[in-house]
Amino acid sequence: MPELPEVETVARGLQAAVAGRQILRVTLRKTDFIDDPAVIERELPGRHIVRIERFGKFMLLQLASRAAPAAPGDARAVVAQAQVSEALLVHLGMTGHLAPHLPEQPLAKHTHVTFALDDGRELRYTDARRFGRMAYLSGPALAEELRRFGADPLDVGAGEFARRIHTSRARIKALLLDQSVLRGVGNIYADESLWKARIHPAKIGARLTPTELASLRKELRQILLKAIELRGSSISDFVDVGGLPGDYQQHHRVYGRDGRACFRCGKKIRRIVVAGRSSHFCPVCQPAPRAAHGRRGRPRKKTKRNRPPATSKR
DNA sequence: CTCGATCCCTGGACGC
DNA sequence: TGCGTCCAGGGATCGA
Repeated sequence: MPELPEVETVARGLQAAVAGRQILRVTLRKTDFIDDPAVIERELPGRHIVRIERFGKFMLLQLASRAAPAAPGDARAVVAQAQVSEALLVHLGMTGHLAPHLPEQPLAKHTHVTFALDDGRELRYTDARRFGRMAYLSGPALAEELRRFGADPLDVGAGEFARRIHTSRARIKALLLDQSVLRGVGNIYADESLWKARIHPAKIGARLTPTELASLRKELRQILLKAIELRGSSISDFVDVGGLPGDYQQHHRVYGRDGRACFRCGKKIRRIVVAGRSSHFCPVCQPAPRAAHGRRGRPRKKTKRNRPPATSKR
């Protein structure tokens, strides 16, 4: 499932493969994941793709204004005068793929969008589950959309990270997954970084100690960088632009390992539901927070010891 | 403000 | 082999 490292991998691949190309035609099939299909059909043809970069779990295909047509194929000229206030946002959801193909290659199943490029190739979007999203945005609407998202976990400073986490009563797992707090973290890297930093996923953000905050920021960043280096995790069907799977799944320490031995202490990894998501953790290395839900401001006296938070119901 | 529940969607795993 | 059922999960939304 594409999270920050996987999206970064795809964005880099696309940058190398299709930056500077012009979109000649757009073909839409299923469109229920597109904000406004008519806008895509109207605005994209004729546009040059200036640059592709990641923004959280989105890819931004920055487009040159139509008013600035460069010599065909001359990416430099396009880039030079680009205003980059127009972009195609692509979210891969769970199963999205965006990659160039030769036109004679048969259409993969669930191919919903095809962009015909000026070099004869086709940039195709496939997405079996259609949990992804595609939108063309420009000007203030683009800026407003991007403002909804929090800090990039690779860039965020210690102070801002601490402020975003420490001022919240929500559980740390929920905060890590909240794209308005940090952009780009998903279930895998949330669990992996919490394990590395020895923090229980149900711990309240405001209760993290300064040491824990510092550790979490550092470990999250290092895990994401390592995962980018290995081109992401391929646990279901993730592959990069060239069809190559990532390797980071071999480095997972807790994700998908419930019942198996903790790499640090040997205890069995557990899986609980936090913030509606399965959360994998070591009950020894990541001790449960004490009586997390303070009932009506009464002093909690007889906290047993390790009261695991309600595990889930159904 | 934060929570859980629900929906979206399909493929894969599993049980019989 | 072939069903039926459950589950995964990012994000939006709604009511508690």
